[in-house]
Amino acid sequence: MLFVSKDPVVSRSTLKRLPLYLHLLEALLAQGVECVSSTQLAREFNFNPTQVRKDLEVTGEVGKARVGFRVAGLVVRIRDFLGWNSTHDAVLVGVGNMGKALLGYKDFEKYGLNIVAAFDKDVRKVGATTFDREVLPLAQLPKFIKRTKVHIGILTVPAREAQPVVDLMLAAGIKAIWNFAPAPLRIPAGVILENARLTQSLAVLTSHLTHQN
Amino acid sequence: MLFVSKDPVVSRSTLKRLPLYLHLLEALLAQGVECVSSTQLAREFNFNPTQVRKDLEVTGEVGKARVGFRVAGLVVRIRDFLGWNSTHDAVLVGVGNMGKALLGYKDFEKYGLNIVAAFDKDVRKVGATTFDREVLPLAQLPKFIKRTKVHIGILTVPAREAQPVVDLMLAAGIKAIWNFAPAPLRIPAGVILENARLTQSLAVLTSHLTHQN
DNA sequence: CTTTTATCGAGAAGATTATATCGATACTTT
DNA sequence: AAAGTATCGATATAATCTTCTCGATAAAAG
Repeated sequence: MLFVSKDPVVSRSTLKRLPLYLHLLEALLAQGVECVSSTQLAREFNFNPTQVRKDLEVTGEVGKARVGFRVAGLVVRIRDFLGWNSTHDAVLVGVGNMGKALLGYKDFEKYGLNIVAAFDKDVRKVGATTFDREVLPLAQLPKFIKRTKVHIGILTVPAREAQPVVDLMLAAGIKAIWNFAPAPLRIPAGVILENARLTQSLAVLTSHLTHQN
Repeated sequence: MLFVSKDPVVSRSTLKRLPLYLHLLEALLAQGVECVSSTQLAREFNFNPTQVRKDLEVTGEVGKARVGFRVAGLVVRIRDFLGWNSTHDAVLVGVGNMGKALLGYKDFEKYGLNIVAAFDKDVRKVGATTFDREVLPLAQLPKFIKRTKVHIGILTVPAREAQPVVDLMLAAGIKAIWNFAPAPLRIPAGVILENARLTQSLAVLTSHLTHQN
């Protein structure tokens, strides 16, 4: 259950289900529930119990026959596995609506994400503070990344500006990019790209609506 | 290439790639490019050409050997397939940071999404206008949905309020839910649920960062 | 006009992901 | 204490998704 260099043995599908389990498990923990079985978890999400066990296996937590898994143990293990027990600093570029929404999202600290600075190329936005963070001019981005050794870049700029900003980030040493811009990005192997593009999500919705008459 | 009742023969993966192709194709169209091959498209995204052809097949557009696909044809067909050439009205509940960001997202009209009203349970938010839309009290949601026959509900409320709001929406006849709340939702079969939960996306990012030492 | 080449679509093969089966185990019930 | 049962982990099977192969075809080159 390890990542072997560039080849993650844990599938993206599993990775996306882990936070779902975690949220539920934290609620159970708060209620004082001590153990939970894969059967119960599966029922909550309409998953298959075997799938749940396979997913949880990656965390290293082992269950007991006829009893299930320790809720507290799972919570810690999942959070550890996802890296949510340590802090990940990030810079955000593009203080538009989406950028502001992310800057204002308090819960990120629960997931170890710490947006340390925001940048914008629009001089009118620079200088103002948005949710306790000063907005810096884009020109200062490379220096800032190098100085603070921040690893994550959050991209909330319009489509046409996405690639140039990414290139700045990459040159300065960013290791992972969380992309909210509706643009395909070119990034070298080794850098992690996670797209959170609304249009992809929307496509699933509208196409289903369209085709069910 | 049809949806047969509850069983979509087009995979979610394909559905999520179609908007990527579309964005690029629209750029090509603007540049006056007439034809494009699966090979070229594949190179742009680091996909496999066969996969691109399989994806495009669902739209009904057929290519020509040695030539490729008509860009203009693909653009129309993909947009048709995704339902982005018609208008889908939606209501949004939860005028927090994320809700405001979505209300302010101008590009939705390009995708046929039209947020007709916003609701919030916080009386202090009610009455104000956010991006040209008045914020209405949550109590009016059911009546509004029934009267306007809106099909899509966008959920941008805190986790604990998610399920109750969903229940209101379902009772009033909502057919599809776009969920941004970090909560697992219980919805009956037949209703479309698309999760756009930030934490799932974040999990992929932070876990990769964590496990690559 | 013939050969070469790039690309298509269809179908086969391969890889990945999800589900089913089953012996072992730990708790409950009788 | 023995029998019954729910659940585990391991392994096998099934389903899905991706990639490869190949004959057909349309344009370009010779």
